Amino acid sequence: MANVGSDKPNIRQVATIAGVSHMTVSRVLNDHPNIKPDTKRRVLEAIEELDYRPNLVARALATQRTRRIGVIVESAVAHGPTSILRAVELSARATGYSVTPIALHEGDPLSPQQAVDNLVTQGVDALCVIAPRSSSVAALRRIAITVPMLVVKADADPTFLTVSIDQHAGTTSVVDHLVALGHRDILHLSGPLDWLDARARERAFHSRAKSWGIRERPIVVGDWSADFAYDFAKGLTRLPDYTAIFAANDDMAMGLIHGLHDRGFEVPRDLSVVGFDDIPLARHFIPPLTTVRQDFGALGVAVVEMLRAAIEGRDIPALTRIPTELVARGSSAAPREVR
Amino acid sequence: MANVGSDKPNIRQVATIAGVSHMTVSRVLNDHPNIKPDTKRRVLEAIEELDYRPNLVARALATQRTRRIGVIVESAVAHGPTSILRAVELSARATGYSVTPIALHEGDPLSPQQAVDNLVTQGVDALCVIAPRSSSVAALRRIAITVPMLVVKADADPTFLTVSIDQHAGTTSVVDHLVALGHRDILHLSGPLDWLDARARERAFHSRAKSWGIRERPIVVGDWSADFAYDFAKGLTRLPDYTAIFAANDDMAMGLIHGLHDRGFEVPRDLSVVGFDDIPLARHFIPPLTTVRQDFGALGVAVVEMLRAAIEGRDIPALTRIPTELVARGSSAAPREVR
DNA sequence: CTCTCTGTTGTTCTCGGTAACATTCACCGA
DNA sequence: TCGGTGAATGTTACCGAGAACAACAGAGAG
Repeated sequence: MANVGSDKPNIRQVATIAGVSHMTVSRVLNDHPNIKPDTKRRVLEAIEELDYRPNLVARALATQRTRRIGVIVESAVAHGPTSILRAVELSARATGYSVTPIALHEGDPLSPQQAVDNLVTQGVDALCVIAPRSSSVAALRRIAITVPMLVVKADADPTFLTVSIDQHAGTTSVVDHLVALGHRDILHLSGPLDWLDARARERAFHSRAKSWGIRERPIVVGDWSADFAYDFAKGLTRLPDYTAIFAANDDMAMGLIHGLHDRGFEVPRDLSVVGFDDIPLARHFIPPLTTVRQDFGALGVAVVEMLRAAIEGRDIPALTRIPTELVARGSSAAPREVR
Repeated sequence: MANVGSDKPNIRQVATIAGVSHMTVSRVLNDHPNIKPDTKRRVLEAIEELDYRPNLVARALATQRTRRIGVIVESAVAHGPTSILRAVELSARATGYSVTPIALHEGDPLSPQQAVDNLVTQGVDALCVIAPRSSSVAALRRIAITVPMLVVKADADPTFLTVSIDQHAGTTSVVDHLVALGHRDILHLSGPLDWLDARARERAFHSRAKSWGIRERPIVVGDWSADFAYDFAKGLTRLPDYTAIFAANDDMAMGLIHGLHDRGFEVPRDLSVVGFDDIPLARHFIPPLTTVRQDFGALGVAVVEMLRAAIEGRDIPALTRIPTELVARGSSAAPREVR
């Protein structure tokens, strides 16, 4: 703190005070071996005296490493992507990295390619794409990229590094839960099928439904929004054949419950509803929502770990699959009659 | 795209190809006047041919400007802060800046000072603090800072730049709305009073309640969470004196509605409930929630504008106050009896 | 006693831009 | 005709670090 008022000190000023060359200071900063303890002490004292901080921009230029990870978030409104971004930021910071996010909005002027470009030009060491659409992934697959790129998606991919939430297991647990309650006819209200997550949940739903031998019925494709789900439910003219609805996210589940309520149907008496995400409000829906919890924290850690391995040239860990957990609450119950 | 496979081109390679000095290329890149059109054309062709992008890290080192804004977000879970961060990122990007966020978590190892330190060391040109506690602001006030710092808070502040959501007007509109419906006894369920936003809403509530001459009653201090509000409502032993509750955010409003419901009270018949934030789900609560909408997009624009002015040494615009809008929905109605 | 070897430190160059100043040349008025 | 002026461009230094290589001392080996 002896330096108040003057310009930011640089490594050579530290060197002068410590009576060494700037390289010795650099070595101390980077924990090189073969520094005499006494020299190191003098350097550290000089650093202290000047309240010196290394200039990370200069270091980045010299090392060609910024220690920054670019994160592209599609659909940054939703709970999932937001939580993942936060988790990635947290775990990046814990390992000395920082994060530069770009949120792609609906009808954004920015294409995924431009977002990548933007971040690469800024010199990020690696890229992470959260909650992508398949069209984006296809676009990304085509662009030659000079930094490691990780996509958070359900399946492994030869083109990218991947970390995934186990959508399949999560969805399976939903179907199993409903079947165990006695449901034999379930409607799936999916997200837009261009979204990888929506597609993964839809596939897993069909596959599990089939293996239980329950009726195949067309899904309804939503848009992730509660509004859509509300309109759908409100538009029902009579109590449907199916006895349960599996919504691909909690927002739509909430819209469903609201729409069914306004239509005069009661959840779960007339119809069970299950969501996906376990947003903090899920347990305060009326009735509280049965849903699937995802461990975003673990996902953030896995993302950063994998990217660091790629950046630093270490062995890249195998595909990590983050587990999910079904949280059964009041919105699901036995069907009105067991057929 | 002629450059696939080789190393990234730099400004001198472009210069060689264009047959000029690297400074001429630099001038073209930065739109300097006094470049012969023909020269400019040749340079641009060379840039095209090599698919050259300026190295922003090197530029940052030379200019001492990173064109990055550090954003510190307290309580990154909530809808408001998250939306603000996104809005700031969007509007920063639109003007050639990027954003480095740091989310402070509950019981975070990182103090506000350390977060500032972290970002300043990374060389951000400016800092923005979102949704702070008063303790954080006090801490920030004490640290000498070398870059412009903006705090998103209700009141102007001599120490920082400020942009604010008009908490006062928002809260006033809530009280007026309830009074207009006939309510004369309103409970305020506030956020933790260490939070500036909570404090601002609480103050505005009291002030407006007083000016209407309605009964002064102690507030209940919550923690922003639906869980807390649920427990509070569930714990009511009988229908209270007050006829309406103004919750300081939508999450708590939702918890209230849920808790009242479980307690056997009906909203708005027995009690009106109003929130603050207008989260996307608010209109799908049962009943749909009366709440206050805030224009986060405008806030993001104002934040970036003000910070850019500060960074680039232009005149700093006056305190911007972002307007709010009451959205009346089904959770508020006339009280059970007008006393 | 000299020759490695190794631990320790210093010198110089580089990263890829921009700033500051220098140079060249054409054109203009005295 | 000559000096001044300004447009157009070049040369060199610099931002603040790290890499590569050089230098030098003392220890142990032959």
